[in-house]
Amino acid sequence: MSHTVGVRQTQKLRTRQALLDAALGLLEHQSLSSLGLREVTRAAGVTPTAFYRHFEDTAALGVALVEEALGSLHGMIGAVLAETGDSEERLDRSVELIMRHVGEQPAHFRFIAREQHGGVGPVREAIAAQLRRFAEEVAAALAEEPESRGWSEEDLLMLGGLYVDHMVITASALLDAGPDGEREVAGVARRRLRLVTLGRLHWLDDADRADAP
Amino acid sequence: MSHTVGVRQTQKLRTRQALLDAALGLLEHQSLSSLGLREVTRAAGVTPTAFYRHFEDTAALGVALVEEALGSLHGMIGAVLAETGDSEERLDRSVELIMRHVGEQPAHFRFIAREQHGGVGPVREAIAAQLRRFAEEVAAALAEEPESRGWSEEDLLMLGGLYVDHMVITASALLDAGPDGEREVAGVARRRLRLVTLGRLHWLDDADRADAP
DNA sequence: CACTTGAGAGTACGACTGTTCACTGACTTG
DNA sequence: CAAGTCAGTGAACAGTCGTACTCTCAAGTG
Repeated sequence: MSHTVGVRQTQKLRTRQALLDAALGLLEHQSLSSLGLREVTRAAGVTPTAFYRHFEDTAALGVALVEEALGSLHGMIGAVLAETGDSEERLDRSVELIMRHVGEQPAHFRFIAREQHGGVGPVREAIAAQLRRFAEEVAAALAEEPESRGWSEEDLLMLGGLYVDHMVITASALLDAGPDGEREVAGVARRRLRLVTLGRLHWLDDADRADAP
Repeated sequence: MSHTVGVRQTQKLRTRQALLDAALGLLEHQSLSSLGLREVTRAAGVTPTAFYRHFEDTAALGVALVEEALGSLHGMIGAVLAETGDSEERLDRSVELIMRHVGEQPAHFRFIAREQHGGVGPVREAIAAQLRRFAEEVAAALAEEPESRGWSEEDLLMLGGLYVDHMVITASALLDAGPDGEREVAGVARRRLRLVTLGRLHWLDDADRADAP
């Protein structure tokens, strides 16, 4: 009860992280469903059997990678949206935020984009759950703004999801474009966001049509 | 020169199609980079060596599947957009068009969504090329409309890409939702499209900011 | 201090992979 | 009708895979 962490558990976590890092590196050029257990352990410098001490499956490892990639991003978008400034400034800040994160951890974002619709069920579900949380957070942040007066909760969630989907698309496009095409992709992303924001401002101009199915 | 097709080549095409069909079936629950050559031939009812008579790689088979899935869709979107009717009607028609195609050939769309960012380079590039063509076609169709007066070609392409990306997202969401959640997904897709269209109508309201990088 | 725990090593297993080679036999061609 | 083409067969190759064992020996425990 008194020990800080324990030398033993520290080493175990170190190996676990080595497995995660090795897997992330290998996943840059292939997808999770083709990632071999032995392949990961070879790259991590441990024996295949050691893998089982940390993960049951490569699928379980994938779920852990989802947590590592997206877990620390929560609250960040809400914080950016909560900052003051005109809508054009906030729009630029949002795109810059994505560019910075993608630039700092490209492998994580590539993994998310690749496995969002990939062949491993549990991983797909883990990513979907995280993105849904993001959409809810964005919707909550948007609800605080005066522009959202009169919006239904359902429509706010729709808009939040729209923003989140575009962040994923933008991140993926940035990775595909490489350093050279970054500026162009960022420009398109900004204009897309501006167009969506314009639509948002005129969403309640006419109440001409009911949405009940 | 006189023969219609030749019994021999007919049979060859039949086997080729059997390989494509078998692969598409297997790809419903895994991704292309983990698809084995033997696995495909086993499902198609031929020997592994016969595979090489039709494709060099499983990657080449993937590229052929992209062509099969998207090749026949060109021109369709432009046709829908070219029809008359108010914007709300056309919006409904677009969503219905997606729903119908996804319902008819779910495996094809699942494959496209999965491999769009998948681990096989040539297939990714083939899909990207096809989607770029779609975006250009949509942009060309939009350019014909009076609402596009004053739009730059660059902005039209941005908007076309936005619509195409949302079609892919909607198709993927429909597949994930299953028959039960179809109505809800379609409703969200319609509202998203409506919001984008609203933004489009107010895009040129103020010329307040230059886009030069 | 003796005793337990558990992360990782080492070995071995059967199953499966992509690719090669020589082959058959139905179709095509001159 | 004879000669040639070629889609598909069947056997064999060297690898890789996931998993089940036993074993070791440093860290934690009372």
